[in-house]
Amino acid sequence: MAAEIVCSRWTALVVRELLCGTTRFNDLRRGVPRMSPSLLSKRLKELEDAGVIAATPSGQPGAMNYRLTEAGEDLRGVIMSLGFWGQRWVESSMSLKNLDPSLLMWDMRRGLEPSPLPPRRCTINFIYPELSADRRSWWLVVNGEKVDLCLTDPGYEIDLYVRSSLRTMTAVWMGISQLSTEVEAGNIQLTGDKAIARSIHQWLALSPFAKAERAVKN
DNA sequence: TGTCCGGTTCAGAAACTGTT
DNA sequence: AACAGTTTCTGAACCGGACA
Repeated sequence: MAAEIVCSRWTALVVRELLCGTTRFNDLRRGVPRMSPSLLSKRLKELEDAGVIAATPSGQPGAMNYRLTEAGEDLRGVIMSLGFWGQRWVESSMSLKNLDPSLLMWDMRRGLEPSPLPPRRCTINFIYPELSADRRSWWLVVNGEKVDLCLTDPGYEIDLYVRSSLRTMTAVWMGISQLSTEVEAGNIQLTGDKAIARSIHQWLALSPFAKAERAVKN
């Protein structure tokens, strides 16, 4: 019965998003970009029926807040174990086959640590030169504790440009390669505010599973 | 008036299951 | 293995409300 609830397609990823603090339908969509909205809607209802999540009105008409119940929160160990298992045993070449800049940037936005950055608004422009124009440039705008992700130029002065291939950045995010190694090799180019560039190790969020030791090599 | 958000609906494709 | 029926999933279109 438990497997029926948790093991249907996409469900573990939806629960992971909720465990990471996502509460809104469209934010869940961004976190699981290949899942269709109709199926997400269906899965949320199933999880609600199963007592894993509770949906409450958000205040905005028609919109709901989705939160894990105690039973849902109790799945944290299961979902994290699954993530660490994947990091340890799923071949990285397989993981790096389906690169997705929106998923990568969305996760970086979520995990970004604002405290090492100056206490003013900071704008960091990530550029993946090999991608098509509509997916090439991404902006992270950090203002206090608030972090926004933009796919169109927000118009602010850029504090730091981060230029690399999507593959390199994804490999760093996954913990397959080291940030410092890629920067030293010139595969990740940092231009702009030197202090922000220096502290990138502190504010840039990697995958929660990046530290897991890999059992299979590329 | 146009755009965005938070969904829902629906037709068709793909995958799965059971039968022969 | 082949086929037919069923289930699941996708992607596009759509809706209503909020907001600039």
